[in-house]
Amino acid sequence: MQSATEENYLKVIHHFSSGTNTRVLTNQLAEYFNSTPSSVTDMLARLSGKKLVNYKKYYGVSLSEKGKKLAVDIIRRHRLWEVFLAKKLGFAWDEVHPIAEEMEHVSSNALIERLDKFLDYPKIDPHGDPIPDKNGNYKPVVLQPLSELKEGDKAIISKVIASDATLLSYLKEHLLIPGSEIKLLALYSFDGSVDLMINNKKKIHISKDVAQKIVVK
Amino acid sequence: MQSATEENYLKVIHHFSSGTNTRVLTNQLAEYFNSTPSSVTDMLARLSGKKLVNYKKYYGVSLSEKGKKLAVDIIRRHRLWEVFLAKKLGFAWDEVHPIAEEMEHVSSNALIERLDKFLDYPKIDPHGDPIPDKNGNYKPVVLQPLSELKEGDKAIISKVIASDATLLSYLKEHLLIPGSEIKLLALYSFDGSVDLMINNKKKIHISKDVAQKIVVK
DNA sequence: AATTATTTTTAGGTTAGTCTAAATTTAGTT
DNA sequence: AACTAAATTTAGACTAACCTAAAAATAATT
Ligand SMILES: [Mn+2]
Ligand SMILES: [Mn+2]
Ligand SMILES: [Mn+2]
Ligand SMILES: [Mn+2]
Repeated sequence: MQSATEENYLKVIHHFSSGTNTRVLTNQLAEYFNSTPSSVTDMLARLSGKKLVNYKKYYGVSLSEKGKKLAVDIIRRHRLWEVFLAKKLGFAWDEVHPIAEEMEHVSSNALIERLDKFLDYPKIDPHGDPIPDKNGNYKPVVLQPLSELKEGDKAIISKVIASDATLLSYLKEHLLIPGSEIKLLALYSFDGSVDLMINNKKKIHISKDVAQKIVVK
Repeated sequence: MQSATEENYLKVIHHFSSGTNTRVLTNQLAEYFNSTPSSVTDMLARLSGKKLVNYKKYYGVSLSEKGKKLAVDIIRRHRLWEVFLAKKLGFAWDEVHPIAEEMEHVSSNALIERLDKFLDYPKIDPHGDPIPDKNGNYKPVVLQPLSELKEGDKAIISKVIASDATLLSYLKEHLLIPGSEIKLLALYSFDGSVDLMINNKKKIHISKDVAQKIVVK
Protein backbone atom coordinates (compact mmCIF):
# COMPACT_ATOMS: atom_id res chain seq x y z
CA MET A 1 0.00 0.00 0.00
CA GLN A 2 0.98 3.60 -0.51
CA SER A 3 0.36 6.66 1.62
CA ALA A 4 -1.58 9.74 0.57
CA THR A 5 1.72 11.61 0.32
CA GLU A 6 3.16 9.00 -1.99
CA GLU A 7 0.02 9.11 -4.12
CA ASN A 8 0.30 12.88 -4.40
CA TYR A 9 3.89 12.58 -5.55
CA LEU A 10 3.03 10.03 -8.22
CA LYS A 11 0.23 12.21 -9.52
CA VAL A 12 2.45 15.28 -9.73
CA ILE A 13 5.37 13.42 -11.31
CA HIS A 14 2.91 12.16 -13.90
CA HIS A 15 1.69 15.69 -14.48
CA PHE A 16 5.17 17.13 -14.99
CA SER A 17 6.36 14.30 -17.23
CA SER A 18 3.15 14.23 -19.26
CA GLY A 19 4.50 16.65 -21.85
CA THR A 20 7.39 15.93 -24.17
CA ASN A 21 10.24 15.90 -21.68
CA THR A 22 10.11 12.80 -19.57
CA ARG A 23 12.36 13.43 -16.57
CA VAL A 24 11.15 15.44 -13.60
CA LEU A 25 13.54 17.46 -11.47
CA THR A 26 13.88 17.62 -7.72
CA ASN A 27 13.47 21.37 -7.44
CA GLN A 28 10.40 21.28 -9.63
CA LEU A 29 8.69 18.99 -7.17
CA ALA A 30 9.94 20.89 -4.15
CA GLU A 31 8.52 24.11 -5.51
CA TYR A 32 5.22 22.50 -6.42
CA PHE A 33 4.76 21.02 -2.97
CA ASN A 34 5.99 24.15 -1.19
CA SER A 35 8.52 21.81 0.30
CA THR A 36 12.30 21.54 0.23
CA PRO A 37 14.62 19.75 -2.23
CA SER A 38 15.88 17.52 0.59
CA SER A 39 12.36 16.39 1.44
CA VAL A 40 11.82 15.54 -2.19
CA THR A 41 15.06 13.56 -2.39
CA ASP A 42 13.84 11.65 0.66
CA MET A 43 10.52 10.80 -0.94
CA LEU A 44 12.05 9.91 -4.31
CA ALA A 45 14.30 7.40 -2.55
CA ARG A 46 11.23 5.93 -0.87
CA LEU A 47 9.27 5.72 -4.12
CA SER A 48 12.28 4.22 -5.85
CA GLY A 49 12.49 1.59 -3.11
CA LYS A 50 8.90 0.66 -3.91
CA LYS A 51 9.72 0.44 -7.62
CA LEU A 52 7.21 3.17 -8.39
CA VAL A 53 9.73 5.50 -10.03
CA ASN A 54 13.04 5.30 -11.90
CA TYR A 55 15.38 7.58 -10.09
CA LYS A 56 18.98 8.51 -10.86
CA LYS A 57 20.83 10.76 -8.44
CA TYR A 58 21.37 14.30 -9.70
CA TYR A 59 19.48 13.43 -12.86
CA GLY A 60 15.74 13.27 -12.14
CA VAL A 61 12.83 10.83 -11.90
CA SER A 62 10.26 9.25 -14.14
CA LEU A 63 7.41 6.91 -13.33
CA SER A 64 7.90 3.15 -13.65
CA GLU A 65 5.12 1.18 -15.34
CA LYS A 66 3.77 0.30 -11.91
CA GLY A 67 3.96 3.94 -10.86
CA LYS A 68 2.29 5.17 -14.00
CA LYS A 69 -0.62 2.78 -13.53
CA LEU A 70 -1.10 4.00 -10.01
CA ALA A 71 -0.80 7.66 -10.98
CA VAL A 72 -3.44 7.33 -13.66
CA ASP A 73 -5.72 5.56 -11.21
CA ILE A 74 -5.35 8.38 -8.69
CA ILE A 75 -6.13 10.90 -11.44
CA ARG A 76 -9.21 8.83 -12.27
CA ARG A 77 -10.33 8.91 -8.65
CA HIS A 78 -9.65 12.65 -8.38
CA ARG A 79 -11.62 13.58 -11.47
CA LEU A 80 -14.56 11.31 -10.72
CA TRP A 81 -14.92 12.91 -7.30
CA GLU A 82 -14.74 16.32 -8.94
CA VAL A 83 -17.63 15.37 -11.20
CA PHE A 84 -19.58 14.13 -8.20
CA LEU A 85 -18.97 17.35 -6.30
CA ALA A 86 -19.97 19.55 -9.22
CA LYS A 87 -22.84 17.57 -10.74
CA LYS A 88 -24.42 15.99 -7.69
CA LEU A 89 -23.59 18.31 -4.83
CA GLY A 90 -23.71 21.54 -6.80
CA PHE A 91 -20.22 22.86 -6.11
CA ALA A 92 -18.81 25.35 -8.62
CA TRP A 93 -16.07 24.12 -10.94
CA ASP A 94 -13.46 26.17 -9.10
CA GLU A 95 -14.35 24.79 -5.65
CA VAL A 96 -14.02 21.08 -6.28
CA HIS A 97 -10.28 20.59 -6.54
CA PRO A 98 -9.14 20.86 -2.90
CA ILE A 99 -11.91 18.54 -1.73
CA ALA A 100 -11.14 15.96 -4.42
CA GLU A 101 -7.51 16.24 -3.36
CA GLU A 102 -8.57 14.52 -0.13
CA MET A 103 -11.25 12.20 -1.47
CA GLU A 104 -8.93 10.69 -4.08
CA HIS A 105 -7.07 8.90 -1.29
CA VAL A 106 -10.02 6.82 -0.11
CA SER A 107 -8.77 3.40 -1.03
CA SER A 108 -11.76 1.26 -2.01
CA ASN A 109 -11.78 0.19 -5.65
CA ALA A 110 -15.39 -0.95 -5.45
CA LEU A 111 -16.24 2.57 -4.35
CA ILE A 112 -14.76 4.13 -7.47
CA GLU A 113 -16.36 1.63 -9.82
CA ARG A 114 -19.77 2.28 -8.29
CA LEU A 115 -19.19 6.02 -8.30
CA ASP A 116 -18.26 5.87 -11.98
CA LYS A 117 -21.52 4.04 -12.72
CA PHE A 118 -23.54 6.41 -10.52
CA LEU A 119 -22.16 9.35 -12.50
CA ASP A 120 -22.94 7.53 -15.76
CA TYR A 121 -19.32 7.04 -16.82
CA PRO A 122 -18.33 10.68 -17.42
CA LYS A 123 -15.53 11.34 -19.90
CA ILE A 124 -14.34 14.74 -18.67
CA ASP A 125 -14.15 16.47 -15.31
CA PRO A 126 -15.46 19.96 -14.45
CA HIS A 127 -12.19 21.50 -15.65
CA GLY A 128 -12.44 19.82 -19.04
CA ASP A 129 -9.75 17.26 -18.27
CA PRO A 130 -10.31 13.69 -19.47
CA ILE A 131 -11.18 10.92 -16.98
CA PRO A 132 -9.26 7.65 -17.44
CA ASP A 133 -11.46 4.54 -17.56
CA LYS A 134 -10.90 1.65 -15.17
CA ASN A 135 -8.16 0.28 -17.44
CA GLY A 136 -6.36 3.59 -17.40
CA ASN A 137 -7.24 4.54 -20.96
CA TYR A 138 -8.13 8.06 -21.96
CA LYS A 139 -7.57 10.32 -24.92
CA PRO A 140 -6.04 13.70 -24.16
CA VAL A 141 -8.45 16.36 -25.35
CA VAL A 142 -7.00 18.63 -28.05
CA LEU A 143 -6.90 22.05 -26.53
CA GLN A 144 -5.93 25.54 -27.68
CA PRO A 145 -6.05 29.00 -26.18
CA LEU A 146 -9.05 31.09 -27.21
CA SER A 147 -6.59 33.61 -28.60
CA GLU A 148 -5.80 31.27 -31.49
CA LEU A 149 -9.33 31.01 -32.83
CA LYS A 150 -10.32 32.79 -36.06
CA GLU A 151 -13.33 35.02 -36.61
CA GLY A 152 -16.50 32.96 -36.78
CA ASP A 153 -15.03 29.97 -34.90
CA LYS A 154 -17.14 28.29 -32.23
CA ALA A 155 -15.73 26.35 -29.27
CA ILE A 156 -16.41 25.09 -25.76
CA ILE A 157 -14.39 26.43 -22.87
CA SER A 158 -12.73 23.50 -21.20
CA LYS A 159 -10.26 25.07 -18.84
CA VAL A 160 -9.12 28.36 -17.44
CA ILE A 161 -5.49 28.94 -16.54
CA ALA A 162 -5.80 31.32 -13.65
CA SER A 163 -5.03 31.39 -9.98
CA ASP A 164 -5.60 35.09 -9.43
CA ALA A 165 -8.80 35.46 -7.43
CA THR A 166 -9.98 38.68 -9.05
CA LEU A 167 -9.51 37.27 -12.53
CA LEU A 168 -11.34 34.08 -11.54
CA SER A 169 -14.32 35.94 -10.20
CA TYR A 170 -14.37 38.18 -13.28
CA LEU A 171 -14.44 35.14 -15.55
CA LYS A 172 -17.11 33.51 -13.42
CA GLU A 173 -19.31 36.61 -13.47
CA HIS A 174 -19.24 36.69 -17.26
CA LEU A 175 -19.75 32.93 -17.60
CA LEU A 176 -16.30 32.47 -19.09
CA ILE A 177 -16.18 29.08 -17.37
CA PRO A 178 -15.66 25.45 -18.43
CA GLY A 179 -18.69 24.21 -20.35
CA SER A 180 -19.70 27.54 -21.82
CA GLU A 181 -20.03 27.79 -25.59
CA ILE A 182 -18.35 30.77 -27.20
CA LYS A 183 -18.22 32.20 -30.70
CA LEU A 184 -15.47 34.53 -31.84
CA LEU A 185 -17.22 37.55 -33.37
CA ALA A 186 -14.22 39.77 -34.05
CA LEU A 187 -10.46 39.69 -33.69
CA TYR A 188 -8.70 43.03 -33.48
CA SER A 189 -5.25 42.69 -35.03
CA PHE A 190 -3.83 45.87 -33.47
CA ASP A 191 -3.85 44.47 -29.89
CA GLY A 192 -5.09 40.88 -30.21
CA SER A 193 -8.23 41.56 -28.23
CA VAL A 194 -11.47 39.82 -29.21
CA ASP A 195 -15.25 40.15 -29.16
CA LEU A 196 -17.06 37.03 -28.05
CA MET A 197 -20.62 35.74 -27.92
CA ILE A 198 -21.14 33.63 -24.80
CA ASN A 199 -23.78 30.88 -24.81
CA ASN A 200 -25.55 32.68 -27.68
CA LYS A 201 -26.69 35.28 -25.21
CA LYS A 202 -24.13 37.81 -24.18
CA LYS A 203 -21.42 39.77 -25.97
CA ILE A 204 -18.13 40.65 -24.33
CA HIS A 205 -14.81 42.20 -25.24
CA ILE A 206 -11.66 40.74 -23.68
CA SER A 207 -7.96 41.44 -23.96
CA LYS A 208 -5.43 39.15 -25.65
CA ASP A 209 -3.94 38.56 -22.23
CA VAL A 210 -7.13 37.06 -20.90
CA ALA A 211 -7.91 35.27 -24.17
CA GLN A 212 -4.64 33.39 -23.84
CA LYS A 213 -5.69 32.05 -20.47
CA ILE A 214 -9.00 30.64 -21.68
CA VAL A 215 -8.48 27.17 -23.11
CA VAL A 216 -11.04 25.80 -25.53
CA LYS A 217 -11.68 22.62 -27.49
CA MET B 1 -6.71 20.70 13.29
CA GLN B 2 -6.81 17.05 14.26
CA SER B 3 -5.46 13.98 12.52
CA ALA B 4 -7.53 11.03 11.33
CA THR B 5 -6.06 9.00 14.20
CA GLU B 6 -7.17 11.58 16.73
CA GLU B 7 -10.63 11.68 15.19
CA ASN B 8 -10.91 7.92 15.45
CA TYR B 9 -9.98 8.05 19.13
CA LEU B 10 -12.57 10.72 19.87
CA LYS B 11 -15.25 8.70 18.14
CA VAL B 12 -14.40 5.54 20.02
CA ILE B 13 -14.11 7.28 23.38
CA HIS B 14 -17.56 8.74 22.70
CA HIS B 15 -18.85 5.28 21.88
CA PHE B 16 -17.50 3.68 25.04
CA SER B 17 -18.64 6.49 27.32
CA SER B 18 -22.06 6.78 25.69
CA GLY B 19 -23.64 4.33 28.12
CA THR B 20 -24.08 4.96 31.84
CA ASN B 21 -20.45 4.78 32.90
CA THR B 22 -18.55 7.82 31.81
CA ARG B 23 -14.85 7.02 32.10
CA VAL B 24 -13.08 5.00 29.44
CA LEU B 25 -10.10 2.81 30.29
CA THR B 26 -6.75 2.57 28.58
CA ASN B 27 -6.90 -1.17 27.97
CA GLN B 28 -10.38 -0.88 26.54
CA LEU B 29 -9.10 1.45 23.84
CA ALA B 30 -5.95 -0.58 23.25
CA GLU B 31 -8.03 -3.70 22.67
CA TYR B 32 -10.46 -1.89 20.39
CA PHE B 33 -7.72 -0.45 18.21
CA ASN B 34 -5.70 -3.68 18.22
CA SER B 35 -2.99 -1.51 19.63
CA THR B 36 -1.05 -1.43 22.90
CA PRO B 37 -1.80 0.27 26.22
CA SER B 38 1.34 2.37 25.88
CA SER B 39 0.28 3.68 22.49
CA VAL B 40 -3.06 4.62 23.98
CA THR B 41 -1.43 6.44 26.90
CA ASP B 42 0.59 8.36 24.35
CA MET B 43 -2.46 9.42 22.38
CA LEU B 44 -4.48 10.28 25.47
CA ALA B 45 -1.70 12.63 26.54
CA ARG B 46 -1.82 14.23 23.10
CA LEU B 47 -5.60 14.61 23.15
CA SER B 48 -5.41 15.97 26.66
CA GLY B 49 -2.86 18.55 25.48
CA LYS B 50 -5.38 19.67 22.88
CA LYS B 51 -8.10 19.92 25.56
CA LEU B 52 -10.18 17.34 23.74
CA VAL B 53 -10.36 14.94 26.68
CA ASN B 54 -10.19 14.98 30.46
CA TYR B 55 -7.50 12.55 31.41
CA LYS B 56 -6.27 11.44 34.85
CA LYS B 57 -3.34 9.07 35.04
CA TYR B 58 -4.26 5.54 36.06
CA TYR B 59 -7.92 6.56 36.16
CA GLY B 60 -9.29 6.90 32.64
CA VAL B 61 -10.54 9.50 30.11
CA SER B 62 -13.72 11.23 29.17
CA LEU B 63 -14.44 13.71 26.40
CA SER B 64 -14.29 17.44 27.10
CA GLU B 65 -17.10 19.57 25.71
CA LYS B 66 -14.86 20.47 22.78
CA GLY B 67 -14.02 16.80 22.26
CA LYS B 68 -17.65 15.73 22.46
CA LYS B 69 -18.66 18.26 19.81
CA LEU B 70 -15.98 16.99 17.50
CA ALA B 71 -16.80 13.35 18.16
CA VAL B 72 -20.47 13.89 17.33
CA ASP B 73 -19.49 15.71 14.15
CA ILE B 74 -17.31 12.81 13.06
CA ILE B 75 -20.16 10.42 13.76
CA ARG B 76 -22.39 12.65 11.64
CA ARG B 77 -19.91 12.54 8.78
CA HIS B 78 -19.50 8.77 9.10
CA ARG B 79 -23.21 8.03 9.03
CA LEU B 80 -24.01 10.43 6.21
CA TRP B 81 -21.38 8.75 4.05
CA GLU B 82 -22.86 5.37 4.99
CA VAL B 83 -26.24 6.54 3.76
CA PHE B 84 -24.66 7.79 0.54
CA LEU B 85 -22.88 4.49 -0.04
CA ALA B 86 -26.02 2.43 0.60
CA LYS B 87 -28.71 4.61 -0.98
CA LYS B 88 -26.86 6.18 -3.88
CA LEU B 89 -24.12 3.72 -4.76
CA GLY B 90 -26.03 0.55 -3.90
CA PHE B 91 -23.67 -0.94 -1.35
CA ALA B 92 -25.17 -3.45 1.10
CA TRP B 93 -25.61 -2.27 4.69
CA ASP B 94 -22.80 -4.51 5.89
CA GLU B 95 -20.28 -3.19 3.34
CA VAL B 96 -20.46 0.53 4.05
CA HIS B 97 -18.69 0.82 7.39
CA PRO B 98 -15.01 0.39 6.43
CA ILE B 99 -15.35 2.81 3.52
CA ALA B 100 -17.10 5.43 5.67
CA GLU B 101 -14.30 4.94 8.19
CA GLU B 102 -12.04 6.62 5.62
CA MET B 103 -14.47 9.10 4.12
CA GLU B 104 -15.38 10.56 7.52
CA HIS B 105 -11.94 12.18 7.67
CA VAL B 106 -12.38 14.38 4.61
CA SER B 107 -12.35 17.76 6.26
CA SER B 108 -14.64 20.07 4.29
CA ASN B 109 -17.69 21.23 6.22
CA ALA B 110 -19.36 22.57 3.09
CA LEU B 111 -19.05 19.06 1.67
CA ILE B 112 -20.99 17.52 4.54
CA GLU B 113 -23.71 20.15 4.49
CA ARG B 114 -24.23 19.63 0.76
CA LEU B 115 -24.12 15.87 1.15
CA ASP B 116 -26.76 16.09 3.88
CA LYS B 117 -29.01 18.09 1.57
CA PHE B 118 -28.32 15.77 -1.37
CA LEU B 119 -29.43 12.82 0.77
CA ASP B 120 -32.51 14.77 1.88
CA TYR B 121 -31.47 15.10 5.51
CA PRO B 122 -31.65 11.44 6.56
CA LYS B 123 -32.33 10.69 10.23
CA ILE B 124 -30.84 7.21 10.49
CA ASP B 125 -27.96 5.39 8.83
CA PRO B 126 -28.10 1.95 7.16
CA HIS B 127 -27.48 0.27 10.52
CA GLY B 128 -30.41 2.05 12.15
CA ASP B 129 -28.20 4.45 14.10
CA PRO B 130 -29.33 8.07 14.38
CA ILE B 131 -27.54 10.81 12.40
CA PRO B 132 -26.74 13.98 14.36
CA ASP B 133 -27.86 17.19 12.65
CA LYS B 134 -25.38 19.99 11.97
CA ASN B 135 -25.80 21.29 15.51
CA GLY B 136 -24.97 17.88 16.91
CA ASN B 137 -28.53 17.08 18.02
CA TYR B 138 -30.02 13.64 17.68
CA LYS B 139 -32.37 11.45 19.65
CA PRO B 140 -31.07 8.00 20.46
CA VAL B 141 -33.50 5.51 18.93
CA VAL B 142 -35.16 3.26 21.51
CA LEU B 143 -33.97 -0.19 20.70
CA GLN B 144 -34.57 -3.68 22.03
CA PRO B 145 -33.48 -7.15 21.05
CA LEU B 146 -36.01 -9.08 19.01
CA SER B 147 -35.99 -11.66 21.77
CA GLU B 148 -37.94 -9.30 24.03
CA LEU B 149 -40.95 -8.85 21.75
CA LYS B 150 -44.27 -10.51 22.59
CA GLU B 151 -46.42 -12.62 20.28
CA GLY B 152 -48.15 -10.44 17.70
CA ASP B 153 -45.66 -7.56 18.02
CA LYS B 154 -44.45 -5.85 14.86
CA ALA B 155 -41.11 -4.06 14.53
CA ILE B 156 -38.44 -2.85 12.13
CA ILE B 157 -34.98 -4.35 12.29
CA SER B 158 -32.56 -1.51 12.90
CA LYS B 159 -29.34 -3.24 13.69
CA VAL B 160 -27.67 -6.60 13.87
CA ILE B 161 -25.01 -7.33 16.46
CA ALA B 162 -22.81 -9.75 14.60
CA SER B 163 -19.28 -9.91 13.31
CA ASP B 164 -19.28 -13.63 12.47
CA ALA B 165 -19.28 -13.89 8.68
CA THR B 166 -21.40 -17.05 8.47
CA LEU B 167 -24.05 -15.57 10.75
CA LEU B 168 -24.04 -12.34 8.73
CA SER B 169 -24.57 -14.11 5.44
CA TYR B 170 -27.28 -16.29 7.00
CA LEU B 171 -29.14 -13.19 8.19
CA LYS B 172 -28.68 -11.51 4.84
CA GLU B 173 -30.00 -14.51 2.94
CA HIS B 174 -33.19 -14.52 5.02
CA LEU B 175 -33.59 -10.73 4.84
CA LEU B 176 -33.02 -10.38 8.56
CA ILE B 177 -31.36 -7.04 7.84
CA PRO B 178 -31.86 -3.42 8.89
CA GLY B 179 -35.02 -2.01 7.35
CA SER B 180 -36.93 -5.28 7.20
CA GLU B 181 -40.31 -5.42 8.90
CA ILE B 182 -40.90 -8.41 11.13
CA LYS B 183 -43.87 -9.77 13.07
CA LEU B 184 -43.47 -12.17 15.95
CA LEU B 185 -45.80 -15.08 15.23
CA ALA B 186 -44.88 -17.38 18.08
CA LEU B 187 -42.58 -17.43 21.09
CA TYR B 188 -41.59 -20.84 22.42
CA SER B 189 -41.07 -20.60 26.20
CA PHE B 190 -39.12 -23.85 26.49
CA ASP B 191 -36.05 -22.54 24.61
CA GLY B 192 -36.84 -18.91 23.78
CA SER B 193 -36.86 -19.54 20.05
CA VAL B 194 -39.33 -17.66 17.86
CA ASP B 195 -41.31 -17.86 14.63
CA LEU B 196 -41.20 -14.69 12.55
CA MET B 197 -42.92 -13.28 9.50
CA ILE B 198 -40.46 -11.24 7.45
CA ASN B 199 -41.76 -8.38 5.26
CA ASN B 200 -45.21 -10.05 5.21
CA LYS B 201 -43.79 -12.66 2.91
CA LYS B 202 -41.66 -15.31 4.50
CA LYS B 203 -41.84 -17.30 7.72
CA ILE B 204 -38.74 -18.35 9.62
CA HIS B 205 -37.80 -20.00 12.89
CA ILE B 206 -34.77 -18.70 14.76
CA SER B 207 -33.09 -19.53 18.05
CA LYS B 208 -33.10 -17.29 21.12
CA ASP B 209 -29.38 -16.86 20.58
CA VAL B 210 -29.88 -15.25 17.20
CA ALA B 211 -33.01 -13.35 18.30
CA GLN B 212 -30.93 -11.60 20.94
CA LYS B 213 -28.58 -10.31 18.27
CA ILE B 214 -31.29 -8.75 16.15
CA VAL B 215 -32.09 -5.27 17.43
CA VAL B 216 -35.46 -3.78 16.57
CA LYS B 217 -37.32 -0.54 17.11
C1' DA C 1 40.36 25.18 -18.13
C1' DA C 2 39.30 27.44 -13.96
C1' DT C 3 35.88 29.68 -11.37
C1' DT C 4 31.28 30.62 -10.05
C1' DA C 5 26.52 29.59 -9.64
C1' DT C 6 22.90 26.28 -9.41
C1' DT C 7 21.03 21.97 -8.31
C1' DT C 8 20.89 18.10 -5.60
C1' DT C 9 22.20 15.13 -1.96
C1' DT C 10 23.85 14.10 2.82
C1' DA C 11 23.88 14.75 7.64
C1' DG C 12 21.49 15.48 11.53
C1' DG C 13 17.26 16.75 13.92
C1' DT C 14 11.88 17.06 14.81
C1' DT C 15 7.02 15.33 15.39
C1' DA C 16 3.22 11.88 15.03
C1' DG C 17 2.28 7.49 15.77
C1' DT C 18 3.56 3.18 16.73
C1' DC C 19 6.12 -0.82 19.28
C1' DT C 20 8.48 -3.87 23.34
C1' DA C 21 10.20 -4.28 27.82
C1' DA C 22 10.63 -2.48 32.37
C1' DA C 23 8.82 0.19 36.20
C1' DT C 24 4.99 1.85 38.77
C1' DT C 25 0.40 2.27 40.52
C1' DT C 26 -4.00 0.38 41.72
C1' DA C 27 -6.90 -3.52 42.84
C1' DG C 28 -7.60 -7.99 44.77
C1' DT C 29 -6.50 -11.66 47.95
C1' DT C 30 -4.62 -14.20 51.53
C1' DA D 1 -1.17 -5.52 56.51
C1' DA D 2 1.50 -7.94 53.19
C1' DC D 3 1.58 -10.02 48.94
C1' DT D 4 0.07 -10.97 44.30
C1' DA D 5 -2.12 -9.83 40.08
C1' DA D 6 -3.80 -6.59 36.81
C1' DA D 7 -3.77 -2.17 34.74
C1' DT D 8 -1.24 1.60 33.40
C1' DT D 9 2.68 4.48 32.59
C1' DT D 10 7.59 5.30 31.46
C1' DA D 11 11.74 4.44 28.87
C1' DG D 12 13.74 3.66 24.79
C1' DA D 13 13.45 2.65 19.94
C1' DC D 14 11.48 2.64 15.21
C1' DT D 15 9.33 4.60 10.62
C1' DA D 16 7.16 8.23 7.76
C1' DA D 17 7.40 12.72 6.64
C1' DC D 18 9.12 16.75 7.27
C1' DC D 19 12.95 20.55 8.25
C1' DT D 20 17.83 23.36 8.14
C1' DA D 21 22.58 23.63 7.20
C1' DA D 22 26.57 21.76 5.02
C1' DA D 23 28.73 19.07 1.37
C1' DA D 24 28.98 17.40 -3.24
C1' DA D 25 27.86 17.22 -8.09
C1' DT D 26 26.49 19.43 -12.27
C1' DA D 27 25.91 23.46 -15.22
C1' DA D 28 27.16 27.97 -16.70
C1' DT D 29 30.64 31.71 -17.31
C1' DT D 30 34.57 33.90 -17.68
MN1 LIG E 1 -4.33 14.39 -2.81
MN1 LIG F 1 -9.90 18.61 -12.42
MN1 LIG G 1 -12.08 6.59 10.64
MN1 LIG H 1 -23.37 2.95 10.83
